[in-house]
Amino acid sequence: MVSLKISELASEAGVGVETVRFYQRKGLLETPRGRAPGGRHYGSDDVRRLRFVRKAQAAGFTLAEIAELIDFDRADDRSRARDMARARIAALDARIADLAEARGALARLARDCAQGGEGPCPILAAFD
Amino acid sequence: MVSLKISELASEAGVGVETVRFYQRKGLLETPRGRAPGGRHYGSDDVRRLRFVRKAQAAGFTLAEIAELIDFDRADDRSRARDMARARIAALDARIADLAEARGALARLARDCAQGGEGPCPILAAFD
DNA sequence: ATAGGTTCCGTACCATAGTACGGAGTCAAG
DNA sequence: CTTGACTCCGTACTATGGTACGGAACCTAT
Repeated sequence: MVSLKISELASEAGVGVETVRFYQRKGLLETPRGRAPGGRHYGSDDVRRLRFVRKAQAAGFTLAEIAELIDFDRADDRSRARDMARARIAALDARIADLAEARGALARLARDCAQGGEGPCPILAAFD
Repeated sequence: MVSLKISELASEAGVGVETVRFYQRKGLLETPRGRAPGGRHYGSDDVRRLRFVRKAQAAGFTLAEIAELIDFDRADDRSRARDMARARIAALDARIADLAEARGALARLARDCAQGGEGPCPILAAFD
C-alpha cells in the first residue's frame, strides 16, 4: 500500500494541496475520514481519480459533469457514460472546428499585417 | 448613418444589452457620451467592433487582450498585433491538439463501454 | 516534551465573464 | 401631458475553478 500524504498526492497529479481539498469538497475525491492514527492517507486509487479529473477537465467536462462520470463509474452505468462521452465528442468537434476557423483568421491577420508596411492590416477586420 | 439603439446594436451581434454595457465599462466599446438629443446612438462601426469582440473571444483572447488589440488597431501598431496573433495561433494549435487527444480518449470510452456488455469500460481509465 | 512541519476545516477572497436590479431620466405616441 | 418603452448608471449578484488564511490538532524527530 502506497500511503501518500495529501501534499504527495497533489504533486503526483501536478496540482496544489488546496486544489485537492477543493475537489474533496466537490465530491470528486474521497476525504480519508476514518484515517487510522498510523498516518496513512491516500493510495494509488486516489492518484488515478485525481488524474482522471484533470484529464476529463482537459476534455471540456465541468467539475459537476466529472462528478457524474465518477458516479456512473461507481454504479457501472455504462449507457449514461456513453451518452456523456458522445455528447462531449460532438461538443469537442464543434469546438475544434471553431478554433480551427479562428486560427485561419489569425493566420490571415499575421500574414497581412506587415510590420512596417503600407499594406492593409485592418485588425478589427481580421475576423470577417 | 444607421443610428441604432443599444438594444438593436446588441441583437445585431447576438448579445444582450447588459453585455454591451459590460463591454463599454471594460473599454471595449464606446459609450455615446455626447449623444445628440435627436436620439441617434450607435452606428455600423459599433456593430463591427462588437462583432470583432465576439470573434476574438471565440479565438481564445480574453477581454483584456481584446482591449489591447483594439488599442493596437487604433494606433496602427501592426507589430504588436502580429505578435499577439502569432502567440494566439501557437496557443490555439496546442489547444486543438489537446482537444483532439481528449476526443480520441472519449471515442475509446464510447466504443469500449458496451451498454449491457460484460466487456471492459473502466470509465476512470478512459484517459490513460 | 517541545518545536517544526503537516493536516483538517471553515471561511474568505480572487479572476473571468457576464446577468440582474432599482432608480432616474428621456423620448415618442396617444 | 401622461403612459410605456427605453436608456443610463451604479451596485450587487451569479457561476466556475480555484487560491489563501488562520486556528486547532496531530505526527515526527531531537
